[in-house]
Order: sequence, then structure tokens, then C-alpha cells
Amino acid sequence: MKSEPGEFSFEDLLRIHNKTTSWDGVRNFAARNFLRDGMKLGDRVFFYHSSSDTPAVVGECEVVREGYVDESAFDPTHPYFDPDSSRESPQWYRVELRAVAQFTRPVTLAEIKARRELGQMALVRIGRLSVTPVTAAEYEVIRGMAG
DNA sequence: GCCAACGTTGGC
DNA sequence: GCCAACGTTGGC
Repeated sequence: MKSEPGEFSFEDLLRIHNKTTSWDGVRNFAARNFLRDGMKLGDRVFFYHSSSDTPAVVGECEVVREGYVDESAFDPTHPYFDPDSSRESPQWYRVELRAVAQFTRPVTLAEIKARRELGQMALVRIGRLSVTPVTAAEYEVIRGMAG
């Protein structure tokens, strides 16, 4: 999961009660499908800082609630409002994530790109998506790089 | 600031 | 359905 640290950083998440947040605002169908269909209770999730000086995976979360309707799309005053989504046929979904651990050593995008085993990572392949899948093998490599 | 790689919009 | 124009994301 990507977040711009200037908007919402991993440190911000750690400061929240229960270190838990509802991940709303995803408004891309491919990202939504990964989020809604691919994330299961207890799954580990990497937290990635995008559009920062050093884009990097900075920590780990876990899914504490699986995909459910993102009601922010229904509110005309909300920045994530989408008139095409309704309670009758919702388009957008969210999950709840809880921070598990901050990496002692962030794993930068440059390091990820330099590792052959990670060359096919969706994060690298489809860089603009805010939600991308991580394989078990990729997960282990990055955990190793984080120390 | 530039660019790639999309997604979206709307005319036809 | 096609395509041009434009918007968005995010790395560099």
C-alpha cells in the first residue's frame, strides 16, 4: 500500500490508537480489485512511502478487516466523492490495516529495482498503482533486506 | 520540470 | 467503437 508521507506516513499510523486505520480513497479499478479480492484477514501488507525524497517500504501492517464498502464515495462534500458509486451498487472498497512493525532499515525503491529476484514485483512493473500484490517470495526477500 | 504509463472524457 | 485531448501518479 502506498501513501505519501506528507499526507499520511507510517509514523502517523503508529500514533493512532490501536495503530489501526481504514484505508479509504482508492479510486482505481485495478487497485480496488487487489484490495477487495486479494487482501485477507491476517495478511501482511507492506507500507510504502511514495513521492518522497527516498521512496521506500518503511514498515509492515496486517489486514484486520477485509474489503468493505468505502462510504466516502457517497458523500458529495467528501474529497473522494464519486457520483457513480451508490449504496445500491457500490464501486469502491476499503480495508482496515494495523501497523505491525516499522522497519529498522527502510527498503528503498532503488534497492528493490537492483535485486534480480524483485524485478517482476508489481510495485516496479505497475508503478502508478496505489495497491499492488506481493508474492510470498518477494515478501521474504524484502523482509530480509529490512534486517 | 519532465516524462512514461496509464485512466477518463467526450465528440464523432 | 475509435480516437484525441486531457488528467493523474509517481519516479527521476
